[in-house]
Amino acid sequence: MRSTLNPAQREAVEHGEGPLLVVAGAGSGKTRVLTTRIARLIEVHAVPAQAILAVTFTNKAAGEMRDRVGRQLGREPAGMWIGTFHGIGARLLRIHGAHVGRTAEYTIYDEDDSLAVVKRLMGRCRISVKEFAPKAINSEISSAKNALVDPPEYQALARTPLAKAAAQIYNLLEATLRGANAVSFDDLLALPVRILHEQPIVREQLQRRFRHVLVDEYQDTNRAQYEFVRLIAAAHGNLAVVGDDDQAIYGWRGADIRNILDFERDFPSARVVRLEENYRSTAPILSLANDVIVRNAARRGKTLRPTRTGGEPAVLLECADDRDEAEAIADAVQQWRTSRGALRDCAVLYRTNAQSRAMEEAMRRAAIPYRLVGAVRFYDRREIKDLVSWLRLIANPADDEAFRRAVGAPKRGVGETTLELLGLEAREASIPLLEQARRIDTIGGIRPATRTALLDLVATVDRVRALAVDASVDQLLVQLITAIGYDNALRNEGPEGLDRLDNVRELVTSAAEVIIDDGGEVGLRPLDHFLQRAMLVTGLDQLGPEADAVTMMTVHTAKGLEYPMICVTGLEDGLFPLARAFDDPATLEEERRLLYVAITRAGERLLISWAHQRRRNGELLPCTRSSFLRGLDVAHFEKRATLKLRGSARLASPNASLFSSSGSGRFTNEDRNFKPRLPAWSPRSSEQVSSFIQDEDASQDTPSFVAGERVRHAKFGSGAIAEVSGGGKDAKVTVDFDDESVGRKRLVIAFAGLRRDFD
DNA sequence: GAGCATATTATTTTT
DNA sequence: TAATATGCTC
Repeated sequence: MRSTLNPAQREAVEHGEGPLLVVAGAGSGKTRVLTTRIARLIEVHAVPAQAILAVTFTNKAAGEMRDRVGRQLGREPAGMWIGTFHGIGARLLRIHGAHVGRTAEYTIYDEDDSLAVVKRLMGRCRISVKEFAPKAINSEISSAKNALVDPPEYQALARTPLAKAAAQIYNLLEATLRGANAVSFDDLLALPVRILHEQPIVREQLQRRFRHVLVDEYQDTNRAQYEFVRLIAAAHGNLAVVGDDDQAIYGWRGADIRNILDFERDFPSARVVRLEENYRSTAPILSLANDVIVRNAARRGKTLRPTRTGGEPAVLLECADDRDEAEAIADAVQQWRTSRGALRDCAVLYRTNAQSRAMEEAMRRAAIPYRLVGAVRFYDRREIKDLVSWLRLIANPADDEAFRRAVGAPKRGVGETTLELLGLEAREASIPLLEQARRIDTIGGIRPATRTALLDLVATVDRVRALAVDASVDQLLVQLITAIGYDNALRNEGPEGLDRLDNVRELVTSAAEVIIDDGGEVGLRPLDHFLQRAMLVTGLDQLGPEADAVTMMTVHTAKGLEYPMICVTGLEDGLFPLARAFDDPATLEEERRLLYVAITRAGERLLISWAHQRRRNGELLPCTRSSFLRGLDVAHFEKRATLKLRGSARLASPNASLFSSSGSGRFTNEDRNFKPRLPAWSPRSSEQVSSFIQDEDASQDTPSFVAGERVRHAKFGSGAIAEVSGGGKDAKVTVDFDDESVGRKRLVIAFAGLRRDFD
């Protein structure tokens, strides 16, 4: 890492008070600018750490930033608030939730919970789920919240039948959430903004406290996030935002690219600094990226300048079908491994998660360890959701969605009919389901066994809740699991149940490692901290650098990351860009930015692939090359075709390396003198498949930490690995931390967020 | 009330 | 294709 800043970086770092916009191109060192700026504020300008509020897009980015600031400072920036908008919103709600009818013990409804409520409310309003998809209604409401439109206003604006239906549900949903002392995901942004708007005392208090606000990925902020930042920074104007309009890829989630395009209009005294020097990618890769993005109209306009010299051209790979594509990429990765080294330096990116399957199979066949990011979160597994629901109910007895799930985990003879009855009575009495269950005897027509089961549940919640005041979450979990017999229920499910039991063990272990966050403004129970984290972690946050494995993820997930070798797959019209983007130029530009993001992740080697046929929705569809690849300067890439597409080895020798610069197998004049025959898709012979089958555990998340290695933990600091145990998702390490007050700790790799310590 | 078989229908991206 | 929804049986 360079030790000095370039002039533009220095300008951004040394800018004193007042609004600052850093337009930071991909790979231009923006994280460095942010962390150095924070460290400098603290060190040079004597700004107390607790006066700093820094917002990032992911928890992972937040953790890294805190780490780096700490390293530059030589100490923890104690009291500094750093996190995602959602995380920070959640924290503010713990403190100030009373203004919107929530207590400090409120729980967070995930997407499934919200959807379930919407469905139930639709039933109650006699709105047909056939006519309006609950998902559509839910997403209407979600958009409204992100745009800070409240139910009355939404109702007034509703024109379409869908919007009118949604308006009705929106209104009821708010009451339901409040009654459950719960908030939806979007509320984590919308409610804090409402409080800031309506409560001058709170607003002024926060303005006084956070004298410097810094925002990363500003181009992806939506209305609520914009307003949040604006309200806090309004008093002093010490707002530093960093972003890149060319990397705005969250329009579908309500992000408004105008936030960054109009920054100077919103903050007329703003200083604007542009970082256009790229330290990540070689010149050919950067040129290709520029070729792509220059075709967009809605942009500030900038051209990244390479600082790296040399570099090989990118490869544009033409494949027969998705399977062929996956195998070719596995080959390319293999080749990288033999010629250059680490698998952890490679990433495969795709537009949609559905594409991961073919890639996984190919990697498995080629015995290449891989790591899939984002597809299935740990907390989304059935057994984990079951137990988390119990914990939610224990934390917040009004959490009706948690009650509904807990009541069937494990099965205890309480079904739809009973719940229906219970729900009806509870609504009548305006009490939570759990309270209604406590008074089950006031309801007739329920079987004795069901009564007992419900009262049993209530007793368990009461008992564990009493412990929750000061017990650690793992203790609570152990108590709970025994009380409800969850372990035995899983054991009775057979082999799959035993796997699930392993996950439960992992949950318990990870619960033992909950660290109470700093700040200390609210005396929260460990349980509340644990649940908040559980609801807000993403797949990306669980990604550690542990394994020497190829990383596979969507382009969205890859935002902010970099890899020496990147494969971007599925460059076909209808997939990348997605079909629906063709209707709307703005959406199409967003898709193009997405490709730009993908390309600019690459440091040294870039492979872009497309296939003539692809299985989608169970159907084999013919595909054509993405229009995004049209008009690119041929000097910046080379065209290749897979063996399968070439059929016989007529055009190139079979052993021609994908990346050899000898030019064999290179096509300069595509499509004209090259007419691929479309080979019928043929499955591999079964013997070929079976010979590649490998241990499943070895395929994902294989820890490559070894004893003796130095690692870094966000809270415990640096240490040395004493022992590695377990495999796959259960892999654990024992670490001797340098800090003697911390000492030896056993950590689950998937949760610990360990980083290799390079210092 | 729960489990199983069949039918249906959807796929964009994520805090 | 695969996940989910519905309907049917015990």
